Order: sequence, then structure tokens, then C-alpha cells
Amino acid sequence: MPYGTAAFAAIADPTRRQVMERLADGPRAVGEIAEGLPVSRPAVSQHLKVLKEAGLVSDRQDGARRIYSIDPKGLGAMRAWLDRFWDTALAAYAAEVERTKVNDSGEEEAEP
Amino acid sequence: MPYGTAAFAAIADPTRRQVMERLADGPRAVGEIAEGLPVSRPAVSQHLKVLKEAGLVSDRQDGARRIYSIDPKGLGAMRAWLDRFWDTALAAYAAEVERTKVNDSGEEEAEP
DNA sequence: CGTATCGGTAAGTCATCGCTTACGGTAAGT
DNA sequence: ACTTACCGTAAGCGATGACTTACCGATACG
Repeated sequence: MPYGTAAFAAIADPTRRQVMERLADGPRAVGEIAEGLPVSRPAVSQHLKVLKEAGLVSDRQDGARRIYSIDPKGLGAMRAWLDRFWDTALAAYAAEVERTKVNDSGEEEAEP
Repeated sequence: MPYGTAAFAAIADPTRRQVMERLADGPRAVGEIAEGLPVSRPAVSQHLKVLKEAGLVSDRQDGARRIYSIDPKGLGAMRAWLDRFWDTALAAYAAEVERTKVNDSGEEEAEP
């Protein structure tokens, strides 16, 4: 799975997650996204480039401005990975809880 | 949300995701996890420390060995964040698709 | 007891990342 | 055409991170 790798690395950065949350409200231009963020506008541009290459956002030209939107494709890949993982992990955890519960019930094996 | 931050940073690393996938099959000792991975055993120990602090794994002592298991708590936090985000993002995307479709249908505004 | 296995920690190195300032190129307004 | 707004890119810097080898405490085993 060489695709989802970029997405996970992309959302690892807090600033990038802030950008994503702003985009969740709807499409925004770069300047609007950068306004209020604690970093400069060029930094936001670089973050948007990373997010785009990860398949998490898409962009469209609108005159002199550039509008960025969420691209559900990348998000879907991440969710798929998590879900595939989630099932087996939960099963293993349930089995582990069961095992621990048996041991806690007062069984000992060798040394009294 | 200062909690999920650590989890996202943790699974951003490919080696750490490999560790998680091995743990998905069931609890494992450190040596077993490290075997076959392209990094040294101390490196795996450091990765496990990060995963533990992120709430993604938990550990239990078994004699001289230390058994690690998946902790669904951290995974749940990530899923929650993604899901909360997923809904609004999809809605925004649907609206955006609608908007684009209207423009694609052959409307022009000013310059012929 | 002595010896071996298991695994966490310390110290140091090398690459990568996120940020800044400076610049250039395109589109819109006058 | 001149100017202004908008935004991507280049260059450089400081910080963080992943890895290695070396070391050490703790637990089983003879």
C-alpha cells in the first residue's frame, strides 16, 4: 500500500490538520486559509502542496485566486486502512481480555 | 484535542505501522516483533515506547519477556476524529461537485 | 550461584521537515 | 500600459526524528 503512506504522513502535522479543518467548512482560497494561522502564507502553500500530493485536497483556478477543496479520496484510503485494521485488532483485544480475566480469577501454575 | 495528536504522529512512521500490523494478529513479545523487520531490536523498543505513549498499544510483563498488545483506545480516538471530519468534508465535496457540474453544463458569463 | 536471554536506555550521527524571507509570474482593476 | 493583489517556488536555517552501537538491570536456567 504505497498510496496511503503519504496521507498518513500528511495529517501527522498539526498545521496541516488545521488546514484540513478549515477546508471542511467549504472551499477556501489560499489567503483565507492562511489568515489566522500562526504561520506565513508561503508555508501554507507548501502544506497545501503536500496535502494535494497525498490526495487529501484538490485545487481549482478562480481568476487570480486558487481555491482548495477537500478530496475525499485520500480520506477514504485512510479510513479503509484503519477499518481493516480495526476489526482484527478488536478481536485480538477481546481474546486478550478474556485470557487476562481467566488469570485474574485465581489460577496459578507452579509456585505457591 | 491534544490527545489524538500523538496517535497521528505515531502512525505516520511506516515502521511503526508495520509493528501495528504484526500486533493485529495478536499479542507479541518484542523479539518476535523485531524479527523480520528491517531495523534493529532497540529501534523497535523505541517505536513501541512511542506507540504506548500515544495510547495505541499496551504492555504486560510475562517472565523475562514483555508482551505488547493493541490498545483500541488510541485507534478509537483517531477514528472519531476522521469520522467527525468525514461527514462535513463529504457534504462540502458534494456541494462543490454540484457547483462544478452547473458550470460544466455550458454556462458562460461575460466574455464569448 | 554463575550464565544466558530478554529488553529498555544512553549517546551520537545523518537525514528530513517545517519555517522564514525573497523573488517571479499571472490575472484583475484603473 | 501601470499598478495591485494573489500565490507558487527557491534558498537557507534550526529543530526534530529514526537509526545505530554500547551498556545495564532483571528474570529464567543449569
